[in-house]
Amino acid sequence: MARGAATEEPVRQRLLTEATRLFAERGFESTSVQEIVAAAGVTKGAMYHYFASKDDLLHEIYGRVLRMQMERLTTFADASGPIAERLHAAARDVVMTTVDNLDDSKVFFRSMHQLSPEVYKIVRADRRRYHERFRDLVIEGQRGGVFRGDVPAEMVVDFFFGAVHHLGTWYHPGGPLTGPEIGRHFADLLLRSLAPVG
Amino acid sequence: MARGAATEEPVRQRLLTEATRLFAERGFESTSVQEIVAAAGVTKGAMYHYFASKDDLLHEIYGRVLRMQMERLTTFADASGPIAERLHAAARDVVMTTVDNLDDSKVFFRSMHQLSPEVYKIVRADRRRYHERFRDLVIEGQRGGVFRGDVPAEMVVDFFFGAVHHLGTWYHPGGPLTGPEIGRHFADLLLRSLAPVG
Amino acid sequence: MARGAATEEPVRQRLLTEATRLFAERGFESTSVQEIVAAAGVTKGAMYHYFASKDDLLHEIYGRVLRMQMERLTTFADASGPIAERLHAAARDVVMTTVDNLDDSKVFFRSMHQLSPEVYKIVRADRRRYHERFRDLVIEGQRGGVFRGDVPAEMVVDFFFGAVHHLGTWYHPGGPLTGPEIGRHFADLLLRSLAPVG
Amino acid sequence: MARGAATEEPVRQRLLTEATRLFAERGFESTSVQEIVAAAGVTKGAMYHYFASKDDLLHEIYGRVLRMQMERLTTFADASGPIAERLHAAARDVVMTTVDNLDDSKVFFRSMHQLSPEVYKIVRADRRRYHERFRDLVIEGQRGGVFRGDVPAEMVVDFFFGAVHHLGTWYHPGGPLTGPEIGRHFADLLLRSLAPVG
DNA sequence: AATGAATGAGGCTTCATTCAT
DNA sequence: AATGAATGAAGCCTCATTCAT
Repeated sequence: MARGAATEEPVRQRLLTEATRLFAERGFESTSVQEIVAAAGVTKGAMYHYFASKDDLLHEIYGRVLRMQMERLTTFADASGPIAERLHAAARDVVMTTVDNLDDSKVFFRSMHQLSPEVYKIVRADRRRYHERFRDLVIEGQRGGVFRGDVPAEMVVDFFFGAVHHLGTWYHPGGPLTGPEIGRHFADLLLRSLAPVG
Repeated sequence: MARGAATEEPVRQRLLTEATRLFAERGFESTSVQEIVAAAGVTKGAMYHYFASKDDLLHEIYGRVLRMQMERLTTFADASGPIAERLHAAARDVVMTTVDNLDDSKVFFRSMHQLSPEVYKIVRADRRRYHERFRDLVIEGQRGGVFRGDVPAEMVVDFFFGAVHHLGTWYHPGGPLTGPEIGRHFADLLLRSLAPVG
Repeated sequence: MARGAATEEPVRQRLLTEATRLFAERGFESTSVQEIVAAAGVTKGAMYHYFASKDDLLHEIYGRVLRMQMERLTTFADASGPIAERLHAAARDVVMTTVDNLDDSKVFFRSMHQLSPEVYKIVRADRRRYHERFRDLVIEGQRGGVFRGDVPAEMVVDFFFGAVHHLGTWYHPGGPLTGPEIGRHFADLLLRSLAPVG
Repeated sequence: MARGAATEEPVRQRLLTEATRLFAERGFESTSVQEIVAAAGVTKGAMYHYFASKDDLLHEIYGRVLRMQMERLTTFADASGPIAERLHAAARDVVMTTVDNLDDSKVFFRSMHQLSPEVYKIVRADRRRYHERFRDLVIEGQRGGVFRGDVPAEMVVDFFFGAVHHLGTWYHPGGPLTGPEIGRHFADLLLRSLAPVG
């Protein structure tokens, strides 16, 4: 007997997708387990079969996002070519990826402090490694004299990612700018602000 | 006549202060009314005498922050002097003010979406007016040829305020940089990224 | 200095009137003291100056109604004339009075069981005396052979007053029947059902 | 397999029974959910598993009563036999049923106005249909010349059901009259008051 | 005669989670 | 792999009443 395609999609995946959407829409605390399972078309029992708790669901979402972002950054950072080009490409990519997965991004920055202390620590550590890899690109450029050296690299990264994280607040598909456009602009702004003094 | 200072402070003010601190620390949804009134040393009944609801408390916090920020921005924007200096001063000030009132800032960006739809609309509108005033400074500079014109002013503002809002995530008093230092750096980064070509 | 007429009306009276209206509209338990004082245009302190409690307010309403009904019944019952005429007149009058003071009637039968046990007892006793006076009219007619004797007088009174109390449920001013019309019909129905067997 | 009968009865049914008893005893507003679940021997969570709200509980009680009464009325009204006999039987039956389920009746007329506006409307509509079926019997008799025609049928029904609804106020099992006796008397009173002149 | 801030108890409801099946 | 009844703790809010002024 052939089953419907919708039902075919693994339950676990459906739960993650719907949870992400709902957490992005109304926040972790304001989303009930009941709403999640209803949206995924299963019962609570099913959810607790795949996930240890509501917290665990959030943890899994974080894991997925972190793995993907780190992978992409590594690809761009480890490529060949001038440092300015590599940083530009990496910056542009993280913006486009964020725009393409806006729900993930919203959940990430709105609900991070709802994680349990232990999980929170793990996520922070993963996130720090990501930031450090990005910062190293800035430092590389500063050492090579391609970027100005009178600004703390760490702070520049926080500055830039603040702008990236905030995309979820104002970007809407169908707005005046597309993801790639914003990506190019953001990368331009970053690179220009790092340009050495004339 | 004069009694203990802590007890002297009006109940309403004490409630606002403690609520801000707690919302910043653990989020709006994860803070119970019971915790707020306990921290303020009053009973629930007292809180509901001054505020219509937990939501209303949050709304009042927003009102206070918005009024203060708009006031300061207006002062810097309407001052005399070259546009680049005025924008630099305004940018520097908003960073310093944010750092000095980090709890306000944390609450603002973490809990905004927990407001009721009606109140949310009002706050968004207030916030938009603030952004527009800031954006007008950028446009003024672009028209005058002081800033490069090939980047959307609106987006630049979103870029910059993303960085500002994100301060609550990584800034800690006693860290390597002081508020004024970060303020100068952020303003520098903004101005440089707007510097005209060649 | 001439004060407004509305303000001129005694506070106590205004409180009773508004309380009656609100209790009739939404019931005793669902009406808050705050709503009553707001409707009367005074503050809680004023209410507690005139009445010992919310219960006391209800008690006063009952007292007023009971006194008036007993007075009117006595007038009709003690008049001269044939018993059938006196009962008819009394029955007609209680219907018209009920219709004219529908709020009083609604409060009476909807909120009686919200009185404190002690007050409840007093009201029941008063009410019983009223019923007994009415019942005595029926008995008088039965003894005189004017009314059929094969039906318990007590029950006839309960039967009739059930119909009267229920007026608040269906009667609306401006409906197909006026108060006097309903009064005549109800009295007719009562008298006919008591007519001796042909 | 068979355990204690009390525990055996389904939770949902037990909740309805106890709620009916308590609402009849002290009114809807004065009965707390805590009291209901305690009487039924379950927890609040269990109640909210079966009923959406305290209001919903009341609504279900109304539904049960309305369905039963309509069913019985239809049986008597649609039977064969002279109209006078059918009306007498229906009137007698509603009295006996009311006496047998006095709690239902008390709840019905004391707490109806505590329903939410939407549910209230539904219940009123159901109730109206019941009244109309009863009224049609009166009209049938009037058209056939068996009942006097100079009295509005609608009002007669309101008159009679006022008396029926009021039973909960004065009837007590073990009193001087039994349910069937009151049923016969009430039906007699109704039929006599409708007897044609001469 | 009247105010209004403050109390404290209690009300309805929501929710993550468990467990027998 | 999945159900769904049931739990129990906690959450937000309402309210009659008091009291210093």
